[in-house]
Amino acid sequence: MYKQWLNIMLKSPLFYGMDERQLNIMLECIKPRVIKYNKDEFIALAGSNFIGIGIILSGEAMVVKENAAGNRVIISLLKAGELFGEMVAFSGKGKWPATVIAQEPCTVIFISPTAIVSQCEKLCNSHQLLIMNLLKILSQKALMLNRKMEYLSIRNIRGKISHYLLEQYKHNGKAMFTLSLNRNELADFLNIPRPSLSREMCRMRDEGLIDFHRSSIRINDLENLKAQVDL
Amino acid sequence: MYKQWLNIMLKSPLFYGMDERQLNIMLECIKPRVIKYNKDEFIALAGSNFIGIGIILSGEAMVVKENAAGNRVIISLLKAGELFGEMVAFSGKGKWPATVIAQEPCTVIFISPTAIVSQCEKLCNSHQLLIMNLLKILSQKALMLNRKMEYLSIRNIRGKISHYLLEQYKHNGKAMFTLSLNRNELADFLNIPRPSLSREMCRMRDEGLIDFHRSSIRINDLENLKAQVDL
DNA sequence: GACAATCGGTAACATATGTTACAGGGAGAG
DNA sequence: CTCTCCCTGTAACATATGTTACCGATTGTC
Repeated sequence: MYKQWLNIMLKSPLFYGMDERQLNIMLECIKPRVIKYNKDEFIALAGSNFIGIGIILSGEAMVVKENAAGNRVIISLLKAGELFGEMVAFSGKGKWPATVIAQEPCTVIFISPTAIVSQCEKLCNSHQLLIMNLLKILSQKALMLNRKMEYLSIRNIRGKISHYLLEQYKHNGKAMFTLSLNRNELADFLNIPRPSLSREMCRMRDEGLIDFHRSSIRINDLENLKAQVDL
Repeated sequence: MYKQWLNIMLKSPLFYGMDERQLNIMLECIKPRVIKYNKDEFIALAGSNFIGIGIILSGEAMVVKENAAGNRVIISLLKAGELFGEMVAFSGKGKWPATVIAQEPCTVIFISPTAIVSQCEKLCNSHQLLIMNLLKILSQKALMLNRKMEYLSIRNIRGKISHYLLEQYKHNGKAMFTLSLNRNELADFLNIPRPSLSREMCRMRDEGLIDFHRSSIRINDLENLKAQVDL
């Protein structure tokens, strides 16, 4: 039943570090459900009962959420091997927080949270690995959200730019480096309009803080640049 | 050794659902370290080696973080019973992401992450509960961050207010309800200055969207209010 | 009741930011 | 080369928001 999907599952971070044999034993132990969906079918419906952490085995699905205004907003796209529902699984809420819709025919495997934490009778030690992986996935998600928050909670544009450049500087270790995002992408990431980004960067150049041409950047006045970040 | 702290630990969400006896067995099993600190001592230093999830047993501590500019920013205050380091414990990073400083003499217990996931020999079933609790804590943290992000990524003040009111409305089910935050707190939560909040709320009242007096609110024009949220 | 402390509303002003439209310059295609 | 297209920078303008300061209302305390 699970055989044909083993390779895809092994690529999921949930089963990271396992080999085929271990995964097989594991699956025998927790007996997850595999369900097929047609295009445009609901894989999960926001507000309805949560049935387990999902992994897309084949096909592609879209995660959408209704905001307070009732508009559907696309949260992300899920491809084969990707995970959903991991945040809500252990939160104590029993409902899906968002809707997942099949973009094409999909196969999805659902793993019930209780199966993950309960001692399996055979005491497979992959079980322990599974829990470790899950903890790691959740931790990293939280840390990632934390980093995004840092940018969003800086109120002024100059602060955001400075924060970003300093982070890149730390990462590269040199005063001169190349941005991996173009202006459009950077503006999106910082959640500001592109012309505002350009304008502010030029002002910063005029003031001697930085120098740039296209995507190559040099930090001229490190100390002053740091002073621009002020939450 | 742990006896005098049992009551405080039982209040921690990490040990939620356990009784004194269970906790005791648990502690014998994972043997956490208890360390005392003087006022102003570092309990954890950002960048240094992570030693375990911490619980404040007595005293009060401050979590601070250096932002890109090198300024120290207060993240939160920790009181007795509260937890820190739970996000980084299983993330794969081995370093503290922030600094924790004792504000007064403190006692802290550190629980090593490996002790949590490893099968204890005595197979205590509180162990399973501990893991469940940890998963719950991390999930809720991620969901909370997610919710905050929703607010922060709305660009205009009116959108933030509308989003918040609609969320409260959903929660209460009635068009008229009471806010649990005062203006100052609400402004902080939405990351805007208080006078700007007041001003915008009054404009919304003038336009007939809402009515309010102090902390009691009535939604007059639900449809229009929804139209105000636009990400 | 008198007082202080806190909270919320208001106004006036400065300024940062959003918006729109356009122009120059590099890069790739033919 | 020459012609596009796309990425940037630039400008002008409207407007949302930040800032500061003050005032009245409410609440709690003595």
